[in-house]
Amino acid sequence: MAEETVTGRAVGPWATMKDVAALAGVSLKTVSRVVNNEPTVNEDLVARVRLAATQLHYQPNMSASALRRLDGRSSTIAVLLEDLSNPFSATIYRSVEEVAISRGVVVVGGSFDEDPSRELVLTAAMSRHRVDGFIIAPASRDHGYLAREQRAGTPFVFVDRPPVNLEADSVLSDSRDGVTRATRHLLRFGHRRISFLGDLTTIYTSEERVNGFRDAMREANVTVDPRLVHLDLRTAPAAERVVGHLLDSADPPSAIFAGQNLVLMGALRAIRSRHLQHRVAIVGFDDLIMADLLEPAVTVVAQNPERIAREAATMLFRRLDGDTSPVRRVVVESQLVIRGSGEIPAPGDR
Amino acid sequence: MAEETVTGRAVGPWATMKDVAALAGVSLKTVSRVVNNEPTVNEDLVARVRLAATQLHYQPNMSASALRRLDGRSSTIAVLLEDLSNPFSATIYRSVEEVAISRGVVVVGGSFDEDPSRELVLTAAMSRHRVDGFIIAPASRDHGYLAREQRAGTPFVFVDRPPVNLEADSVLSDSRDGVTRATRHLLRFGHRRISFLGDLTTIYTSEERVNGFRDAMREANVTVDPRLVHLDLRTAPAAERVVGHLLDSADPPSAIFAGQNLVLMGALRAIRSRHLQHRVAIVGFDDLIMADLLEPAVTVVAQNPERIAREAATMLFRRLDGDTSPVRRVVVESQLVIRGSGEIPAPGDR
DNA sequence: CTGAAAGCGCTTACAG
DNA sequence: CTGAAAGCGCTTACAG
Repeated sequence: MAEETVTGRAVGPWATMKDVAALAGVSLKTVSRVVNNEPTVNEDLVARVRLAATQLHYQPNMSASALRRLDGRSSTIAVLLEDLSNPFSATIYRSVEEVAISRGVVVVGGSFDEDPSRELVLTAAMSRHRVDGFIIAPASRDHGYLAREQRAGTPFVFVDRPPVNLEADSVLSDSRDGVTRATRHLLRFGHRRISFLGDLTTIYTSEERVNGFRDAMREANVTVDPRLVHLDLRTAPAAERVVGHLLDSADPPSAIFAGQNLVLMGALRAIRSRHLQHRVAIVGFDDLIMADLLEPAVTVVAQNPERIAREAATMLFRRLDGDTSPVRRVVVESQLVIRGSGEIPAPGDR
Repeated sequence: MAEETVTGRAVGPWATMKDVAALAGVSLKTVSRVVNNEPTVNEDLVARVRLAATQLHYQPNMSASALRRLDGRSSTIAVLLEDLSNPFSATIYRSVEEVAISRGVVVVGGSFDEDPSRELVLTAAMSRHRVDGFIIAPASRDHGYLAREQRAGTPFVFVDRPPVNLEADSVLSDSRDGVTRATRHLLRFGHRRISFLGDLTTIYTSEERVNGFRDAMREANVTVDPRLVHLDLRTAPAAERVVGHLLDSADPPSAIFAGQNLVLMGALRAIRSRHLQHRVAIVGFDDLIMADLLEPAVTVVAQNPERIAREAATMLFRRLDGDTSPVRRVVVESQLVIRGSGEIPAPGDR
């Protein structure tokens, strides 16, 4: 056993190939062949080695084998997202895990919290661990610094946000179109004073969502009142405050588009505390787990995180399997889920 | 650079210590000293090595250093939970990540989905990766198989569920007490026909929750009608069906305790579709993100996943730092959050 | 303070 | 089909 070696190191009872070889009465190389299921080994020896391995509870040391192996693969991938405790990131992580586990690959996760310096720290840490590939929703807006590692053979698949200054695969939602369709929906119910509430403008998807809103308004020849557009909203309380002011103002919006989950929740609270839930229309981006239980139920533009993750994981593993075809950009459709809150007509149309 | 070595292997431009040493004109050992911040190196050499490392974008290979180092530490821990896409697991993962990142440790995650065989597969995979420690919410009910690895020096901290046939640290919610307090709360509002809906009886916490319910009923000398107790409910639709039957029956419950998140959602749907939300009291276990926005808002027994995770991570790292004190079992208090749905009085008391 | 040699657990490359 | 030697990138143990 390892703890009896000459160096006297006390790493505990991890049996090594050497230990298994000694017990089975074969060479270390034969153990290696059996462990790696090489077909050329005599079946008697295979049986003896397997027995010895079982008796010693042998578990191969993957880092050691990765170190020596030509491909250097660690059977580890990194999934780095905005915040693994939020439902969107968590669902992506879990869905990637599902694809990874079926290939015996383990997933190490990380959250950027929209902090580009944390992105640098975490990607560097993953590099030191020599992960085989990355699925990443970056916080920064310049990803050129990853080019070296990419050239070294580590594939990157971007999710939710496109790569900038880097040629890499990506899987994105059709945020802009989704918001355009939702805004048209509100316009169809007679709304003209529509308020748009958005997340940090530094985030690619936030930008896309405001743009989608502006697209639909322009298309309908409705002027956007700048007082109704509020960006860089990150928390529910912040959104609640802003929406409260809007609703209490002389010329309030008749409809609201909430560009993000927490913002939607804050807006709903402001509306509810004023008992306006049946008078002011609201549509949110990203589905909420209990949206159907509210009164009225909440209409949303739902993304498809499971599908985004599955596409991304499939692309990543295809690259790891040697696919060298040109970079792809996959767009996953978002869907307007009509539930009631978005179908309240404008005052003039009632 | 690595790709120019004699073996001709094409692992890409990962610079090695040898490369840095050559560029800096020092020995490999000196590079090792600088990389590991050993204080005994001449400052001129330090500067030269750092410059060379920067020029080559050198990133140390952690698996290689772990392989040789006496402690064998990989700077990786495993966080294995029920399902990383559910809010409880996701919050635990994220909070552990926070503690880990501050120590330069990377977190690999996994979901068991209540499948004991998946637990075996994932823990074995983590062993092959030689993770330094485990934070685990097991699916199985016998953890003796982990004893060997534990003796090898890998610490285990159990969360949400206690270790069985294994001496290990654990951090648990006071589920049983929490449910007892919530049931007393319903009893205080005059309820006698209280329905209990629970998750898989194989899960430790599910068992605790029913027990907590029975404790409170016994204490109040109220006989539990077995027709009102439904266990092994896993999904919202299943719970919706069961609660529908109960509400439509001749002698329906006046109050419901939902022992789990999805079950709570199903129960709420059944109640709402019958317009009984202001007549039938309901309390759930685990907080819901929008519980305050429902009508009436939902009273719950809230756990504290952030605190559970922080305690667990702190204990794990303390063990990794050499703490050999006796095994500890930490209990984190759950809290009854009163919002309205649990304060609807029984018919006789109205 | 600096470095040459040995070795961590494994796979490669080669010989028999 | 089987094995002895070399080496992956690094740290240890030792010498100067």
